[in-house]
Amino acid sequence: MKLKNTASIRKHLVRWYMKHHRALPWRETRDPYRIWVSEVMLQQTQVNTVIPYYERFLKRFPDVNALAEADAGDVLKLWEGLGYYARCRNLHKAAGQVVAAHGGKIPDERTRFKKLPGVGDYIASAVQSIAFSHAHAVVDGNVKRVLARIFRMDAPVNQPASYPQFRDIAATLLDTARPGIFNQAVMELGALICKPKTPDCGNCPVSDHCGAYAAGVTDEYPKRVRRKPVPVRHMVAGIVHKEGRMLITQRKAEGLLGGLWEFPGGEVRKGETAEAACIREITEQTGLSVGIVSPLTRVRHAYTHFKIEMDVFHCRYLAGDMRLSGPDDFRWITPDETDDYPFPKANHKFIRLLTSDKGVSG
DNA sequence: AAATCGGGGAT
DNA sequence: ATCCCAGATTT
Repeated sequence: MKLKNTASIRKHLVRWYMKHHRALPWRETRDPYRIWVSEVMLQQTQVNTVIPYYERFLKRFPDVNALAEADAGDVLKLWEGLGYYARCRNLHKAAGQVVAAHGGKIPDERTRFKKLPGVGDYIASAVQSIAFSHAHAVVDGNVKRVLARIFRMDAPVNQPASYPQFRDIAATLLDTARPGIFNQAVMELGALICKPKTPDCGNCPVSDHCGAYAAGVTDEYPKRVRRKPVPVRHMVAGIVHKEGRMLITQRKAEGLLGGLWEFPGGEVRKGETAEAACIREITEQTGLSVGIVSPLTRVRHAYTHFKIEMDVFHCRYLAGDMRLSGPDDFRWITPDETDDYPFPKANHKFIRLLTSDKGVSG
């Protein structure tokens, strides 16, 4: 790999970072545990979204031992709303492994650290470079965009086949004398200057070395392949009332929204009414006989690969004993107890309507 | 290689 | 609406 002006690019990036970087909570420490938690939370999640979660999480679980000893449900409740809940499950599991297999000390060697669940190429390099000053280059969305513009790379940033190219160029460009600062500098440039749309090239410390800028084609980089439109699914959920309480079920630990609690329901089949689907799904999953009382609302929500339109009904328990099929667990709760369980955002969109005076008795 | 996995911010 | 985000894991 032969790149031009690498020394000058490094120097200008680091100098710019020293002067212009944002003060962020995880930049006030070299504690590998805190760096690690921040990187997990920041995965596919913007800085401003993470900050309050990060502060709460570190206050509650200040070190890896505290996290390892914590109840998985308590950890998930702190993660509620942040999304990608497998990150939470993996981080908790990994903390247990650090305590059990590494004496509570986070491995300061990339290969061993990367064996932990949820630690991939990016997080391994980020933690090892920022916390331990080990010379590993990170490749995230910011890095790919910055490199694509500087070097006019035509490899689509959202194709796995492009990854080795970005990885190798990032490794070549890395400032091995201060890898943590350099990695953060490239990412910070991507976040503040080399933005996806309308990059602020007038304030860019490396515009003199940018191939896309020189050619006046920054808006053509990075290259990207379009992904297909997402389908819309028609879903239902039921608030099953019984003796002043409501039924919630816990989703299976794996898969979409794993481990979260929800008001039971499912997908409406072709040719089926929402009401019939609501009764059918609840009966299938719980064995209970229920009836529709009244419609509550319709909520819309977008996931990465599909959207949902969900009809929500007040239902009444009619008969039967609980025989769970699908969910991992269930509870009969009062309206104020919804605060004690982590729910998906789609549920929160109607939970706020469940004040104690709007329910039905029976 | 493609699909899965959330939710919010920016445009 | 669409893209994007300090990606990892499974299929």
